[in-house]
This record gives sequence, structure tokens and C-alpha cells, in this order.
Amino acid sequence: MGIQDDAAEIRAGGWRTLAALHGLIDSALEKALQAEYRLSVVEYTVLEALSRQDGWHMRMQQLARAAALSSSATTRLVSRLEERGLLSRYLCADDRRGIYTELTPQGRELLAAARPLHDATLEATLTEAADLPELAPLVRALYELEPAPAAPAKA
Amino acid sequence: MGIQDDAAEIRAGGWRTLAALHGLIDSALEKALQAEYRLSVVEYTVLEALSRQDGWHMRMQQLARAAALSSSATTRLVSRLEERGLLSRYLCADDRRGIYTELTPQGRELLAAARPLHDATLEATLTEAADLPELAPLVRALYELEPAPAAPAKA
DNA sequence: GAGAACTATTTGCACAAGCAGGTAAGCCGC
DNA sequence: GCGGCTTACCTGCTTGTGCAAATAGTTCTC
Repeated sequence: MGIQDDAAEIRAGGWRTLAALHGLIDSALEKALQAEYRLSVVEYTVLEALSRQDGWHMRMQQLARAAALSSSATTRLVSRLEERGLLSRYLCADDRRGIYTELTPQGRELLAAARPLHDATLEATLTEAADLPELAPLVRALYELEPAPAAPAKA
Repeated sequence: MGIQDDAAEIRAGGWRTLAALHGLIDSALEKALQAEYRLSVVEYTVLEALSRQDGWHMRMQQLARAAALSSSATTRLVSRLEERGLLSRYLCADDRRGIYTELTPQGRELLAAARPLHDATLEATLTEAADLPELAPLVRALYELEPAPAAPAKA
């Protein structure tokens, strides 16, 4: 034992830290969004992902990947949101197996309403995490990630 | 809009990256551990947490915090593991409300068997993630976290 | 252009999670 | 040492998830 075990231990520790921070943020967001807008984190994520495709549509599978969900979960998630009138499904003429989803005005509206709470909760949680010695380094690292290929500049 | 929105966008991007990496690792571990040892990631985490308290016990609530689970989920999780003979519950004389859990030899054994797969899967997934442009920076950051207060030296 | 092979989505089923409510045990003031 | 409050854990119920199988549509081969 030695070098290999050390590397494994570093990875394991990193993973524990990652999981801990993820759990903290996830549950904070879940509570906040659920309480105010009856939205789960995944649901918010899906709406948000759709809004980035503004004017566009997304296939179920793209959505599944974006939300890190199985396709069956995606089907039901989309159904829930559709029932609430937040998005709409429609077949695309191109490939009639494919189903596209699109935000409705209501969906866009709810997302706009929820975003500030989402951001505020995220900020609060990160700040809180920055005070915990075992999470602080990761929080710092998050802020220093590549400027994020956010909205790919329309260069 | 401007500075504030930028900060929010950075946080949101960081969160998306964090969530993506977490999801990737989590599902890889889940599949591997489930297939080989019929263990979920949370179950493994609990066994692992217990093993760190070697010779010791943990109360349900400590366990709940360690696994980022609700107490009801913890009850059932512990029940599952107990039924499989991997850990044992016992009342502690101190505070008869409290219930302590301890790894059984079988539990220790299964954990020892599963750990290499866990570590290997973790390594493979991190390596894979390091090839994705959007995840690579975070993976690098993980490796550079504080040397981790691993096993707090018995100083 | 008919059939095999593949892909996209949906549905049946089993399971694990959270919340709310229940019970047992400790703690406190009197 | 008896009520009242709190804490620690367990149980009923509802919901979301993944896997596997079913269905509908596309593509490729001959």
C-alpha cells in the first residue's frame, strides 16, 4: 500500500466533499422551490434547460440527458408539467417518433418568477457552505471555474 | 442588470457543473455497486461511514446526517442492512431512546470486498469526466482540494 | 417495396424517499 | 414523583425513479 491507496483516498475524499455540497444545495433548493412554486429541482432544471433553447424545442432524450434522468422519468416529468400547462408537447414532422417540448407562456412566466428565489437560495447556501471547513475549498473552486461557456457568445 | 446577474450566472453555471459531475459519478457507482454487490450508493456510504468509526457505533441521526437522508429513510435503510446481516442495532444503556448501529463482521467483509470496485469506478468516471470540456476544470479542482482531513490523526 | 434491425417514447411494476403522525424515553419545574 | 415539553425512532401514505417490456416510426438491405 502507499501511493495507490493515497490516490484512492484523495478521490474518495473529493467525492465525499462533492456529494456533501451537492446534497446541501439540492435540499435547500428543493425546499425553497417546492414551498414557493410547487416545483422540484429537476422540474426547475427542465424548465430552465428549455428556456435556454429559447424559441426552440427539445426532444425528450435531450431533456433526459439535461436533467440526468431516465427516459421513463422524463416522460412522467414532462407529463406533470404539461398537465400544469407549463410546457407543451408536439410531434415534429421531421421524425414522427420524436416528440418536442416547448415552454408555454405560463411556463416562461413561472420560471421567471422562480429564478430569483433559485438564485438567492443558491447564493445563501454557497455562502453557508463556505463557512464549513470541509466544504469551503470546493466552494472556492466552484467560483473559479472557467468563466463558463454560459450563453455561447453570439460572436 | 450587470454585475449582480453575472454573479448569479456564475453560481448557476457552477451548480450545473457540480450537479452534472455528481450525477455522472453517482450513477456510475450505483450501477457498479448494484450489479456486483447489490448495494446502493447510499448503502455503501453508510457502511463506509460506520467503518470509519471502527469499534464504535453511530446513532441513527448521525447516520442520517452522514448519508444526507431523512430519519425515516435512515430507519428503513438500516433495517435493510440489518436484515442482510451487515450491521446490527442495539440500544445503548446511556440513553434508551438512542439506537446504535455497528458493522457486523459480514458487513466489514462486504465493505472490504466492495471498496476496490468503488474506487476503481470512481477513478474511471473521474478520468472520463476529465475529457469533457465542461467538467474537466471541476475534476481538476477536486484533485487539488485540501489534502482532506481524512482520518483525523489520533494526535 | 417487404422485412429485419434500430430508435424514440410510453407503460407496468417494484422500490426507496419524504412528510406527517405515532409511541417510547428522557428532562424539567413544581 | 407527576404533568408538560422535547427528542429519537418507527410506520402509513403518497410520490418519483429505474428497469424491462410494449408500441410506433424510421432506415437499411435485398
